[in-house]
Amino acid sequence: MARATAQRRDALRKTLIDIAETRIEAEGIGAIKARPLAEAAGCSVGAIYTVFEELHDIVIAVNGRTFRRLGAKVAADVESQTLAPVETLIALSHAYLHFAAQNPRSWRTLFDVEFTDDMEVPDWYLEELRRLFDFIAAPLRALFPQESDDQIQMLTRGLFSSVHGIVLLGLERRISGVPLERLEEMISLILRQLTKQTVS
Amino acid sequence: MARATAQRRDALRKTLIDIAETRIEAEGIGAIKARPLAEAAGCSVGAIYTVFEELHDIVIAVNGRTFRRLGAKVAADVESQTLAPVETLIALSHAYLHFAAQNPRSWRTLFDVEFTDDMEVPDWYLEELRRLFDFIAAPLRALFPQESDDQIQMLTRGLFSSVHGIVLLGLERRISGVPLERLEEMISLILRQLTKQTVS
DNA sequence: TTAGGGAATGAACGCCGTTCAAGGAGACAC
DNA sequence: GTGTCTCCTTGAACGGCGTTCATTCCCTAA
Repeated sequence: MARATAQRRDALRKTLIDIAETRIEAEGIGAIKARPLAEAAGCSVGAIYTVFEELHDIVIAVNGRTFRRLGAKVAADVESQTLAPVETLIALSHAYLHFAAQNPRSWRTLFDVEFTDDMEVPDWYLEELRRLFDFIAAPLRALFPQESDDQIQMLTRGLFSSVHGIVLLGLERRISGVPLERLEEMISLILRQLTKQTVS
Repeated sequence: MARATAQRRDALRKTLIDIAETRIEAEGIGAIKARPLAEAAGCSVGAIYTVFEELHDIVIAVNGRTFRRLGAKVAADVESQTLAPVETLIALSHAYLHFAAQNPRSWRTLFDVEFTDDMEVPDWYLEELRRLFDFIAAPLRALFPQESDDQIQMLTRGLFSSVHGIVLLGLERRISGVPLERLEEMISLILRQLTKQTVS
């Protein structure tokens, strides 16, 4: 019986995450409400709290899925071809841009959960982030073999943050309406400039 | 009488924005609640809705102030000294970083209001953004006199977005705890690299 | 003094996340 | 079959939210 209960709970958990995933992409994080979610899942409101501590944890679970999808997409786009280091970096960034553009609400939700001081960052987040960083660090090491690990790490994070910033402000149209192709160009321009070898 | 009423409304408006500004910096956007705000301002809940359409508009008004403070700070830091173009860009970015670090919650709130399709972006936002862009474009034009205006604009926006991304992810510690000095270094590193002249 | 009218009020409304007393379902003994 | 014990599920209820609007208040002018 204990077994049956656990299975039922797991099934409910999955159902709820499935529904939340669909709704987040369709309407954004604001669409995650206890009562509609319960109705869609065919359970009571209280049942939600038997498989999640807070409603918010469902969003975090969806974010886990989104982040993994992002990692897989980036990996697929880059590993499918062998490119020069700079082109690899550009391909990585374009993959990131396209994922964000194709899953705007899910992607936005990734950054809607604040990491406060008391709660520790989830493991899946750190792991997936490391995976993304590794994708970036490899071409950088090939480009700058003379630089220290520390410097490479700094460049990796700086580069990731830069591309993230371009995608973020670009897609939110905070910088006036820049079409997707222009964002691609912008990323390419910045990355080529960032990876130039000789000193001014 | 009509005059007296208008004055009272303006005073209330200012009081509410003052209180909201303090609370946003102290506790974040979540601290903006109708009832506590009314009590602090010494007015009724209903009175808020005589000077603002929605509660959210108070946050937008505070954002206007924050954005202007940011512009003033950046201008002050850069205009106080004459620097080489690259150093100007670095100084601009460091001013941006420091403003964000010193006013983390107000700065965060700046980006918590979504710009949806139907509502148009406020004028003060576009104007202040243009001001920031002009600060960046000038040194870029000095550095790359041969580039077209279009290219300079692209670089300007790309560069702004990049620095914004570094500040954002750095301060939110999404990228593990990077201290402020390391963020300064990261920005300098990225900007020097971004402004190198010769081609790889 | 009082009648009229625009402005301020705060109880009330509908919605939210979350809880927990109450009821239900299943296992076992007799 | 029936009673009992245990564990699980349920949804009404709670406190708090933004927002509204019937009511009250107050000032002006006759």
